[in-house]
Parts: sequence; C-alpha cells; structure tokens
Amino acid sequence: MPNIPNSSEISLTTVFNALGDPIRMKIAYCLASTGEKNCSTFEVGHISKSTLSHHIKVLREAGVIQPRIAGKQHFYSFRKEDLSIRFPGLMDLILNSAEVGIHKSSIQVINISDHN
Amino acid sequence: MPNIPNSSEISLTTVFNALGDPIRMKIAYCLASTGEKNCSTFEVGHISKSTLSHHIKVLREAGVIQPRIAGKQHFYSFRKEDLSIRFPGLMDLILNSAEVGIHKSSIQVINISDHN
DNA sequence: CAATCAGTTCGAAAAAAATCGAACATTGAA
DNA sequence: TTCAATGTTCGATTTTTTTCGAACTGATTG
Repeated sequence: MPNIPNSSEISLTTVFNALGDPIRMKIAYCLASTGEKNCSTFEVGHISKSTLSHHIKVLREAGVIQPRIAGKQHFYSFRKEDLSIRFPGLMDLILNSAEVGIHKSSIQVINISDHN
Repeated sequence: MPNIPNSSEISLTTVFNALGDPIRMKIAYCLASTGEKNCSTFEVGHISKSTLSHHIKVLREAGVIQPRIAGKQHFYSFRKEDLSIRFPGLMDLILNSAEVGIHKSSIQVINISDHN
C-alpha cells in the first residue's frame, strides 16, 4: 500500500485532478505550508475517517504527498523536492492561493430574507 | 450563456478541477500554446459535439478560457492575462507539461503476448 | 423564406467519485 | 494477552460527472 509514484511518473493532469477537490486542496495546502503532519490534525470539516483515508490515498497516488509511518501513526508531507523539480511553480501556486476552502461547490448564498 | 467569472472570482481549486481531466487539459494546452482557435479544430479524440460543448463549458466557467463569438463560429482563447495575474506560473506549468494526453486513466498496457 | 451550418441545451443513461459504517489490520499500552 | 488507538479496506449507497443523441437557437446562404 505504500503505492506512490516516483518523480518521473507524476502526471500534471492527475495532480490537478487530485487538487481539484476542496478537501484535498486543504490537506495539500496544510502540508505544503507547515511541513509534516499527522493526518488526525488535518483541519478538514466533519468527514468520517474512511473518507479522509480515501482523500489521502488520492493525493498519495497522484504523487502530491508522501507517507512516513511511525508506529501506529501515519505522518504525511508534501512532496516538495519531487514536485518542485517536475512542476516548478506548483507549490507556490498552492501556497499563494489563500483561497483554500473556497470552491464553487462550497460557496453558499445565504438569503436573510428567505424565511420559509 | 457568456457566463464567465471575472478575474478575482477565479478559484484555483476550480481551475485545477477543470484541468484535471485529460480532454480539458488538451484543450487548455492547445489554446495556451497556439492562441485563439475555433473549437472545431481542437485535437481531442472522437467525442460528440455535445460532449465537447460540455468540456468547453467547464473550462469557461472555471475561468480558464474565454469565448469570442463571430457569426456562427465560436473562437476560444486561454485567459492568459487574467490567469497570469491571479495565478502566476500556472500557464507555464501547463505549457511545460508536454505530457498532455498522458493521464493515469489514459495509459494502456499493451501486452503483445496476450492474443485471446 | 427555407435550408444549412455551428454550436448549445435537454434528458437520459452509464461511469466514476464521494461518503459512510463496519470489519479488519497493526502498533503500543495495561 | 487483552485492550485501546490509529488508521486502512470493504461493501453499499448517494452524488456527481461524463457521455450521447435529439431537439433547439442563431447566423449565414441559396
């Protein structure tokens, strides 16, 4: 299950596909900005652990993040070295988009006068 | 129908979501590298015109491409100015990934000895 | 005006992705 | 060894996306 692609196998389309989801973008941003973290500390909303596990898998298989297993804890980190060689600018793009969490599907229009 | 977001409304996650599809990545690469084009000239595989229209819509609504309607023809272009201000480096990322068309889901393993 | 061309929209079907709870590992601790 | 903690995997369900053909729209052409 440590099924992670090597640097040369990482595809931009697949990386974009992985990052094109608000939860996964949050995780990637979190790891890119603060370094290695245990996945229980990811600040995603209320999702089940199996769902989180799934999103982590998508990021891992796309080549965005890297696991390090220490005992019963799994630490993840952004694949900074590999990605900055293969796709220079990608990490900055993620870091500079402070819009993390803002995605078309997560925008809600609250209409105050709408009281049905 | 000219439902295109203005520059400040373009979300990186939504852009990544749009580009995280091999057909749409092809279209974006095509436009980013060669400028304005009529959509009938996109070199995507055999897809119906309604499917192509759908993919164009996703790219347009994400803010990746821009339409210009001239008579009965629709010309599209990559939103170079807006995107390079909002997400510097994104266009180069797309241009430098000559892997266009290579995506996990489009890789086929041909086994020569498999003659059933 | 009728026909054609270029493309969008609609409706339905198929495929893919997201989500969850339950069951399953594996590690570390009592 | 038994239990709890930290995940992953499985199976099912729901939701979203992709895809197509048919019908539609708007502009040009005969």
